[in-house]
Amino acid sequence: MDRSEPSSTARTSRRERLKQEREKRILDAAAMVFARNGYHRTTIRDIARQADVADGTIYNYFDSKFDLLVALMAQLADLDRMPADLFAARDQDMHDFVLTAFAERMERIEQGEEMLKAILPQVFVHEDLRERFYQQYVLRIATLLEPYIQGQVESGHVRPVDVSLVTRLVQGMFVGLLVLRILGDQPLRNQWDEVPKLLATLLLDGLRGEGGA
Amino acid sequence: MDRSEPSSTARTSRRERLKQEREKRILDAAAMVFARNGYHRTTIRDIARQADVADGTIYNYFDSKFDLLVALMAQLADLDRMPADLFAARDQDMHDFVLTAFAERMERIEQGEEMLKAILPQVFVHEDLRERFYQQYVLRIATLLEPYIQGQVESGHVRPVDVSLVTRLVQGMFVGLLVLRILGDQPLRNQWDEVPKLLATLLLDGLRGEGGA
Amino acid sequence: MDRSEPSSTARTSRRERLKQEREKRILDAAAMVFARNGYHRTTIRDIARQADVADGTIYNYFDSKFDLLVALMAQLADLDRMPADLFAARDQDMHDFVLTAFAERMERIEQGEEMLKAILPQVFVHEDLRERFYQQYVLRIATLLEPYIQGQVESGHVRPVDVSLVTRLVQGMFVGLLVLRILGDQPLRNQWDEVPKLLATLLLDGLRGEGGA
Amino acid sequence: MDRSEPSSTARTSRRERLKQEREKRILDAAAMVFARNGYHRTTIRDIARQADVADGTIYNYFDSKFDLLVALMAQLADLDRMPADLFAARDQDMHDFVLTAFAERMERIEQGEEMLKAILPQVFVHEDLRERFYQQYVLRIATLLEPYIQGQVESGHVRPVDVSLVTRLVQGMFVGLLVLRILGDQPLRNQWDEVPKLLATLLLDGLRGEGGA
DNA sequence: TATGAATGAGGGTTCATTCAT
DNA sequence: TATGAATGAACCCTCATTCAT
Repeated sequence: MDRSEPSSTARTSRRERLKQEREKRILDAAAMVFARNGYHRTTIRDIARQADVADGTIYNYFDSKFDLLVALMAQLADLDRMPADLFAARDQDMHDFVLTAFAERMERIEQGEEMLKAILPQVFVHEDLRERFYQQYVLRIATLLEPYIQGQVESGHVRPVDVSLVTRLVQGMFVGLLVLRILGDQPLRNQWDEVPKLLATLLLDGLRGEGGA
Repeated sequence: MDRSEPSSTARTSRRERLKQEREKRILDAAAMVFARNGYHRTTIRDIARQADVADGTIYNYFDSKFDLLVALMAQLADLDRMPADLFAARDQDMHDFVLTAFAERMERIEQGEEMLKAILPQVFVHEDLRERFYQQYVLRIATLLEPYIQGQVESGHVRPVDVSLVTRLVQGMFVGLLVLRILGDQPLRNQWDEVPKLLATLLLDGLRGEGGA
Repeated sequence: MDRSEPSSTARTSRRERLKQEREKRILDAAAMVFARNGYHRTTIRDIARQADVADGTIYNYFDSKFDLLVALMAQLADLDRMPADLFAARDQDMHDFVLTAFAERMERIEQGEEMLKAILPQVFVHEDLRERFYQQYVLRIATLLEPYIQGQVESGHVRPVDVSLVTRLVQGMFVGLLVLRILGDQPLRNQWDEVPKLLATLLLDGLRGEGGA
Repeated sequence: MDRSEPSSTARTSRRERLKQEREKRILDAAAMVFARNGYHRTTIRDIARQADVADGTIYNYFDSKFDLLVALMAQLADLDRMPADLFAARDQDMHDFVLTAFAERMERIEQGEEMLKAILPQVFVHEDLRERFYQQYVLRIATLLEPYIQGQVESGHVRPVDVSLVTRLVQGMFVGLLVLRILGDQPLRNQWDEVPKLLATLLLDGLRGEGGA
């Protein structure tokens, strides 16, 4: 489609594209080296080398080293947008929906692992990042999940639990699994794909056998 | 022979005590400022001022700034030792035991929050710390929990689940709750004490009402 | 292809030249302040100020303060390369050759005095430097001198002395004169140019008058 | 002999002796570690450990770290006092006297090697030490040697050379041999005892065989 | 007098950022 | 716009010296 555009526009857009590509290259490089060595042990030069640009060039795209983190977080937010079809599935059977939602979540975590590893340590330390992360990673799904569970409670499919707290626990679970992954827990990593099913079972039906205690 | 030299012994022990107090003061100061500002944004001078000692004094007690982190982690490990009476409670009713264990766990997290906040960001970044943290914070309880659940499975009180994975999930849950706490989640913080009960319920009986499926 | 881009080449080479000049300026500054105040009493800031650059700039050219010493030693080695025409003179009359060689040596010492003063104290202290200095300053001339004297012994122009030891003594003499110079011996400094002749006389003919004892 | 002294005096003198012993122990320790690691790389603690005293104790005997160097130099001066019997030998045959004097000199160097190694690097760097060393190590013998050679010139046993300069050269030779020794020259070290004879021969009779030119 | 912990000034080095080319 | 050298503030750590015990 670009082919049909006038040359001047094309040239501009090519430049534009080059710029965006370069920006992405820098950001990817930052994610990689941050994830590998941590934010503080990473120098601008490390990133520049990895992105194959000069040190100074990075400052044509990002205001500061910290700004790279913020940009990574934004990129993560993009990746992390809850897909529309999940909304649509809300009316399915509860178990199916929960399973789908969990599986989707686990996959996101897996995909974003590197970025998360790059960002997370700084999240604990930096007020601004912490707030963003909390809003985006914790609250976003909470606001989806909470009304859903609330509805299930009201319709009697679920015990009359403290919905807000349950939501926190589910959130916490995913955060915890992410952390365990980053910490290198091998068993978890190996069985990552089986987690959603087990999780759904536990959440909905508990550990005790159907016959119950 | 020391008995005949009470003064010398006394003097020695007073010095010894002074030294230990000072070491503790430094460590506490480190925990506080690390937790407040993060490891890298904390200078040795910050710690020294907080502990009300000279910069150099810190190096009479710790080899390096990093060594302070390691010492904090060791202190956390001490705090975190699983109490003997918990072992004793294993033969109780499952729900009671789980509840007790979870409550104990939550309390530990609460107590150690500052230290954890000081340590955690570096845990992600530093190989050595990561390993220690994983061994001590993740595996330690797993090795307690896993055989317990295994036993319950074998005795038929619990579904035939993947015990190792369930253990991971429980672990992950606590780690996640810790992280949420550190991230400043207010609802969770407010209802912290109610978490164990809810958690036990969910884990054992699931969300679905007893009428269930 | 470069031929068509004179400006680029020129620009590159100008930069290159600037860099080399700056490196030399730093090295000269280091030699000066090391010589004046000694290695340890000299700070990087002293050198930077003397070279009129920022502290950090020095580290764009040298890895460490110690590396400056090593570079100085290398520069000394360059200065100290035995000139080819001296080799050519080996077939002259022995007295003439020795005189020429000594004179050349004395001049080198004079030229390199500042660098030697900067380096020497550390040579005694630092294994690596000691080895380099020994190889370059002691052995280099020994390997030139020794076969020469050996030849003279064999041809009967010289007594059957222990050639290796004589070489050492001659070496030691130059080192000693250097040290005396550095120590500030004024009489020696004043008559520096007359040393080669006297030295040649002593070495070849001894103190005793021609009639001998 | 102390045995016959009254107890009070004896006690005092015992204390005195203890003090002197301790001072000597400290000084020896300083010489050893300075020689091994250099002045700057040696810490007061190193010396204290080697002397088996506490850090602070050293300051009861010496004003400063630098003062230890000065004391070492004084000790060297003691060792280095030209023995009276050498004076007596001045009327011997010239060759015998020179040989004796040289041998005595070489032995002094050998004995004082460690102290010299400890002191020398700082001599180049520190004005005060340099002056002391020059006076004591260079001029002292010069003032002995110079009139002697002068006398030999006047009595016709020696060519009409520049006596002052010859003296310097002889001085320089010993300094140079010391430096070569410290630099670790093995051949020289192995044949150290043969140096005086060779040196005397060279100085008096030159390299050329008796048949001469 | 001996001890050894406390002190804090000092210095080598790093690295985010700037800017001339 | 890209480059990469220059900058200099910042910081960890050392260690000579002091001093309370």
